[in-house]
Amino acid sequence: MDEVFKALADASRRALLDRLHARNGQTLSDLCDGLDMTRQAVTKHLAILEAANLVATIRHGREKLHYLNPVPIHQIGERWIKKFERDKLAALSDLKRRLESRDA
Amino acid sequence: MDEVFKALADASRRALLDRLHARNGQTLSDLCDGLDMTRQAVTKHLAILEAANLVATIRHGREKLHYLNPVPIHQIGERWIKKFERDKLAALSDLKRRLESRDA
DNA sequence: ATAATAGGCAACTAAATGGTTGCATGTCAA
DNA sequence: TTGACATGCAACCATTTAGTTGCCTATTAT
Repeated sequence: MDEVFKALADASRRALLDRLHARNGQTLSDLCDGLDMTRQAVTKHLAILEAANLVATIRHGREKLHYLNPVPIHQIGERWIKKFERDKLAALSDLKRRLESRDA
Repeated sequence: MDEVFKALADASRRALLDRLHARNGQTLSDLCDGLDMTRQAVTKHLAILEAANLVATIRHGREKLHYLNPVPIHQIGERWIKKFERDKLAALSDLKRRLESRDA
């Protein structure tokens, strides 16, 4: 879980996930295209995403195809976001009340 | 959004959010209690959480009370997680198919 | 066969990060 | 009013991170 959060913390990596979301199964060169980064930098980012299990790859000849794995993102939604969602309204009204009683 | 992701990337900060989720409105000293970190380290983490708008604070005499703001977490769920949720099943079966055709 | 293409590896750098220590300030209680 | 308590500020340090450059290897197409 920690690896996933860390992987998602970087905007370039989130952008890569977005690209894969738009078109799955891209090669490294595909993913580099138009980015203001060297191929090696992209490789590193993809390695981090792969280590976090957010991306799976298969070699196809000299090409490496990258596929999005949505499961870890889903898990973050399930185990983390929803927890804070549950009593969101309660927390918010509480927060509001406290902030307003600042001058009381 | 980037600040929120960065803030959530650290396990200590997520733990602080968990603590506030368990009991809202804690002081700095409260939050330090039992943690294996100096008070100053906790202060820094809280500052980052506050900058990301995940925590709101009010001074109450010499105490500083910390309140959880669930909105940014909710927004991540809305604008980010759900996007990948939508075609999760499609992506997964696609991924599975591709991985299996590895030897084809 | 050979040149071009796709990717991998390793060393290095600069900046960000997470943490520390030491001291200062503001507020409350005896 | 003075000591204790809650927090703030700043300098410093080690490690991690994001990125680079340079070179090497494997596969494909001519």
